[in-house]
Parts: sequence; structure tokens; C-alpha cells
Amino acid sequence: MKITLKDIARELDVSISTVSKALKNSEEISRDTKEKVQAFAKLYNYKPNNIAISLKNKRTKNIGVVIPDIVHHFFTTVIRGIEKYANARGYNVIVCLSEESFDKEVINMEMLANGSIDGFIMSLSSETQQKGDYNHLKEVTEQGIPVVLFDRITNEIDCDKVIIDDELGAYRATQKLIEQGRKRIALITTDDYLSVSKARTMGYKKALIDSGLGVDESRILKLPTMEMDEEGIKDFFEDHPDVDAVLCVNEIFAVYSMRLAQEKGLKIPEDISFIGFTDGFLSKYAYPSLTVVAQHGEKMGEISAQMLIDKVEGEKEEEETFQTRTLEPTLVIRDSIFH
Amino acid sequence: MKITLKDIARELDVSISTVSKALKNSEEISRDTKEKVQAFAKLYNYKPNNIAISLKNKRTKNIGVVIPDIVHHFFTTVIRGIEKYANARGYNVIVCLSEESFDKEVINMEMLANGSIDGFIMSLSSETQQKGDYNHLKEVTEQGIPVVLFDRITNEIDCDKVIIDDELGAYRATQKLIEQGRKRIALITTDDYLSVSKARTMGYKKALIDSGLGVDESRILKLPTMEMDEEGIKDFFEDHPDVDAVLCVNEIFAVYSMRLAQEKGLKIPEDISFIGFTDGFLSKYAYPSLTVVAQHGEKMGEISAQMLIDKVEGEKEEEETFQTRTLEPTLVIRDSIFH
DNA sequence: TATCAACACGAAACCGTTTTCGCTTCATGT
DNA sequence: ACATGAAGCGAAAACGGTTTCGTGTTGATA
Repeated sequence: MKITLKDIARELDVSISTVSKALKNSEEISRDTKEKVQAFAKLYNYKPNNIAISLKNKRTKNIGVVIPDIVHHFFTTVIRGIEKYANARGYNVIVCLSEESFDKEVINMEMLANGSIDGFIMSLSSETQQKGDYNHLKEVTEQGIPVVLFDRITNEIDCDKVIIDDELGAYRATQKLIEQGRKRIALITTDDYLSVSKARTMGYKKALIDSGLGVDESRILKLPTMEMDEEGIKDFFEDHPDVDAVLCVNEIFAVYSMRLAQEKGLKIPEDISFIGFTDGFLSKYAYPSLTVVAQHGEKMGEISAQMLIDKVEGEKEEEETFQTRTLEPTLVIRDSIFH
Repeated sequence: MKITLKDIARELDVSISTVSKALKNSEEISRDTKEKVQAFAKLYNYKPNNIAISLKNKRTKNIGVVIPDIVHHFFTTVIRGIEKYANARGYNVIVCLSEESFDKEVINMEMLANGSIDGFIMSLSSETQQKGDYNHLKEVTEQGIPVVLFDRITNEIDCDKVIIDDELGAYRATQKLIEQGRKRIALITTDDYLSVSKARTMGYKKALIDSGLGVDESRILKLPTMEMDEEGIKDFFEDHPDVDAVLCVNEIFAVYSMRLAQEKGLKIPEDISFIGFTDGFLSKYAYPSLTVVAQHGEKMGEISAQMLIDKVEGEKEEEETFQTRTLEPTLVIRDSIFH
């Protein structure tokens, strides 16, 4: 069905090399032959086989993206950023989901590491961060496959990294709430093994301490995972009827918390304020709309892709040098706090 | 860095064929040699090169997914379904975004069609459906590359298809609203060139007619695209202060409409009811929570992947036979209508 | 002792390209 | 008349595997 160089060569009674060169407009080949070959190729819609070229060049023009999850808005926007940038540079994106599982992460990487891709863009699964086992990443980098880590990163691996300043984001958000006179600010987060949650918790605490309010550990709810735990949040608010502001590490926790508050008859933001992380549809279309720390996922994706492709295409000569790009979070003010 | 058969052969002073066979536990090779080779391979962590195998087998074990968009929940869940199923069968998923553009869709397909993938799973871009130009699909199927179309499909192409019964979904939703005594039911949709919008509009009209209410075309708002058009919706409600229920073709239109209603002081569902399409986070965590026609995206993804892989791996002998799987939509009742 | 199967392995083709190198052929200069 | 060089093309290796077929050795058998 698909035509190859060999087919053209046979039909036109020339050698495969001649066809190959003719199609590349090589100086070596006469005008006549080139025209003949090119016309034939166009007629039969010849397109070189990517796999053969990959084998020859040892370059696939594929990049592997391994992320914990795809339904949450943040990761979705990152993929979009990666895809747009990568596509513009002629790369395809292979997406693998670890679903927060260490084993799946390992398996996915092994599948891809055997020639299918030129490099990885990853965000670590929670299980991986919890175990602290990064051997699969080490193996891959030792094989010379470039890796870019974004958002959920680790210091144990030497590679390029792209993050937002989560601590700063949480700090500013908390500060904003304090400025508006909030005194009893709760934090709904996840266990500290998630690098981002840890940083956000630190920012939250720092803001409280800097303003002289001090940290009340009981006002911090640490859920086991990023998965929604409606009961956990409900119980927390039962136990803490006095909180006047809530910072959440994602938008779902925040929007759900807002609903609980509304169901108890509280006015937002008059009685209680909310700020979340991730600037997705939920935040924008919630009622009231949610103030968030925007993570600029698409930008992160773009930058990750750029760093990876630059490394992939770069000369191997220069000794390895890794950089960490830190993006500044932005506070998007909406109706869940005072304007 | 990566070890090859040739390396092993040289080190162990045997031929490449022997190594290949030994690693596959061929009967041809003696116990001694097999053990020697296998031990060496394990020690140096030999893994066969996927690209070489692809070239030989003319099978990549990659499937190409071309969709208009990735940030909307529906497509996200479809990808997840595809990825899960495909991964379980040893396939990788290459995701390409057409971003509703005909040209991008064509370019993406051409990139992938030259050997990078074994088959396509696609949902048509709105521009493609508008133009009605499906030559890129024809070319691909004529090359013998299997295609599965989901959700946004066309009858012009012979291939496997997976859809939900959009007309039935809209019919049932409308019927539900009518049962609850609604008389002036609006529809917020997009232009009819989108296959799904067209079907949903038909279901809506059919329900109105069947119940004797009759269709008032002025109560149908056709937005140009699936993109949010806040002004358009706002104007529509200004012009139609009397509607007592709204059916929307996605969840964003619905949730935004709910907010407009709330801002005007209307009570949901006492004064006005809302039903959307797509059972995502927005619907679930909106306030009030939104009743929706669930599209079962993950299931669609799974089925699409299964149909595609079955076709890819199936014997070419049997004459081509294509099927269309129609999933039944489910009405998920929440607080935006009476229970 | 000649024959023959079984055994263990290697050579080579093949998948579809790219690319280096060498071989003709012909025109040019001396 | 003959070396020289360029023009135009082909052979072959290479990328990393799989697989078919052939071949040399061994031991058993007639």
C-alpha cells in the first residue's frame, strides 16, 4: 500500500541510492533523473518511513510524557503546552499515565526507554515521592536519555526542572487573606511527601509567622492524597467552625469547601474567604468564583518541552549542565475573597 | 550506552543470531550457551530496541489519538480510557491536538501516518465537520491504516465508530424537564455542523414535540463554537427572561448560565432548572450541583481502543466489516433540577 | 567403515532509509 | 594519444533486530 524507495527504484530502473538522492535534490544527480524521480514520487505520494529514519538517525522525534493523572486541569494544560511546542518543532508526544502508582511509572518509563522516545518530561507520582525511590529515573539518565521534571520534582536526580514557586504562591495567598483581616486561616493540603504540598504548607506557615499570627497546627488538614475526601473535609469544618478563611492546595478542595460553607448559611466572602491553587474551569465558573494561585501549566509545558528538545538536539560535547526554571505564581483575584 | 545484540555477540564470541535465539529461549541453542547469553544480557540490562523491532515487524505498538482539544473533561476522560486499555495491551498512545483546526488535523495525521502508528482514534475538529472535507481520512484508510472515530464522527468515512446516543440523551433530559412542569425550555448549543450538537438539538426538539409543547426556535441559542461566549449567553437571557429551564450541550455553558440566573436572584431549581452534558468536576462541584447527561468518556475511550487494537491485530483475511457502537447516555440527577 | 540424523550454531536476507565510496563515461588540456 | 577531472550513478555498509536456511560436528547405526 505504501510505496518505498525500492519500489520507485524498480519502476524507474535506477538504484535506491539514486532515488534517495534525487528526492533530496542532491547535486550528484542530473536534472533529468531528479525530475523523473520527483514526479514519480509525487504521483504515488511517496513519504519516507519514519521508523526507518528513526533507526538510522537514532532519533525518534517522539517525546515521552509521564504524568500521574490527566483529568485534573493543571496536568491537562501542561500537556497542551508540551504538545503545542513539541509539534511546532516536529515532535510527537507520547502520553503515559502513572495514575499515582510507582509501578506504573516504572513500567511506562521502561516501555518508552528502549528507543521509542528521545527524552522524557515527567511529574512524579505521589507513590514515587512517598517511597523516595528514583532508580528508574537514574537508569534512564545514565543511559543518556534527557529528562525534564516539572511540578512534582526531586532533588535526588540531576536533570532540568521546571516548577512554580509554590511556597511564594502560598505565602502571597495567605498574606492576602491576612491583609483582609482574616485571623483564623485554615489550610487544606495533602501529606508532606508531595513536594508541592510541602512547599505550599511552608509558604502558608511563613506568612502566618511573618505577620505575627502564629501557626495553629490544628487548622491544617492533611488529606492522604489529592483525591477528593468529602467526609474528611466535612469533619474538619465541623471541628473548626471558627475559621474565617481557607487556603486549599487545589481547586476542588476549595470549591467543595465553599459549598459546605454556603450550605451552613455562611456568606462568601463576608463571613469566610477561600483561595485555591490551579486556575481551571472550576475556579472560574464556581459560584462564587474562586480566587486562585495560578500555576501557569501551559507555560510550564512549553518551557519543559523547550528545555528537553534543546537538550536532545544539542551537541553532546558541552559538559552536562542542568538548570531549574522557577515560574512565578500569580494570584487571580475573584469573588471568593474581597476585591 | 545501550547494549545491542551485536555487543553481546562480540563479547561472548558467538554470532548475533545465536544471541537472538538464546534470548528467546530457542530450542536450537544449547543449555550452556543460553545460560551464558541470558546471564550476560541480564547483567548488562539488555533490552531490545523497539525501533528495530518495529521496522522488522511493520508494527509500532503505538496508536495515534487526534482530538480537537484536551482541556475539556470529556476528551480528557476518553484519553484516559484509551490509555488504560491500550497500555494493558502493550500499546503506547501518541496524542495530537487539532485545536479545532482542519489544517492541524491534516498535518498531525500525515506526521503519524508514515509509520509512526498502527492506527488512529479520532474525534473530528469542528472546522473539519464544517468543511465536510474528509480526504485526509480517506487517504489513511486507503493506505490500510485502521481508524476509529468517536463522538464527532461522519458518515462519509467507512470505519469503526463509537458514539453515545446524543439525541436520546437530549430527549430524556428535555423530557425530564417537561415532567417537572417546565414549559419554556431553552437550549444553548452550537452550530449544527457539529454532529453532536445537531443530534442533541434534534432530541430536544423531538421531546418538545412529543409532549405537545412545540418548538420555539427563538429559545434556541446557537453559539458559533464550543468556546465560551459569555456575552452571547448573557444577551440571550436578557432577551428571554421567561425561560424556566435550560438544556446546554456542555457543562460550562450550563454552569455559567446558572450563575447568571443566580445573579438575577433566581432560585435553582425552584425558579429555573438546568441540565448540561458531560459529567465532569464542574457539574459535580458547581453550586448548586448540575444535573447532566453523562457521556461515559472513559468507556468510549476503552471501547475505541479495543476496536482499534482488535482490528490492528486481526487477520487481514476477513473482508472489512465496520461497526458503530452506540453507548447509552445516563442522566445524572443533581440539585439543578427537582429530585 | 560408511551413512545418517540430531544437534548447535552461523551466514545472510530482510525491514526502509542514508551515506560513503568507488566506478564508468566523457570532455578537456597538453 | 593520454592523463585528468568532473559528472552521474550504483554497490554496499550501517542502524538493530528476526528468521530461514545451510553447514560442520558428533554419535549411533547398519
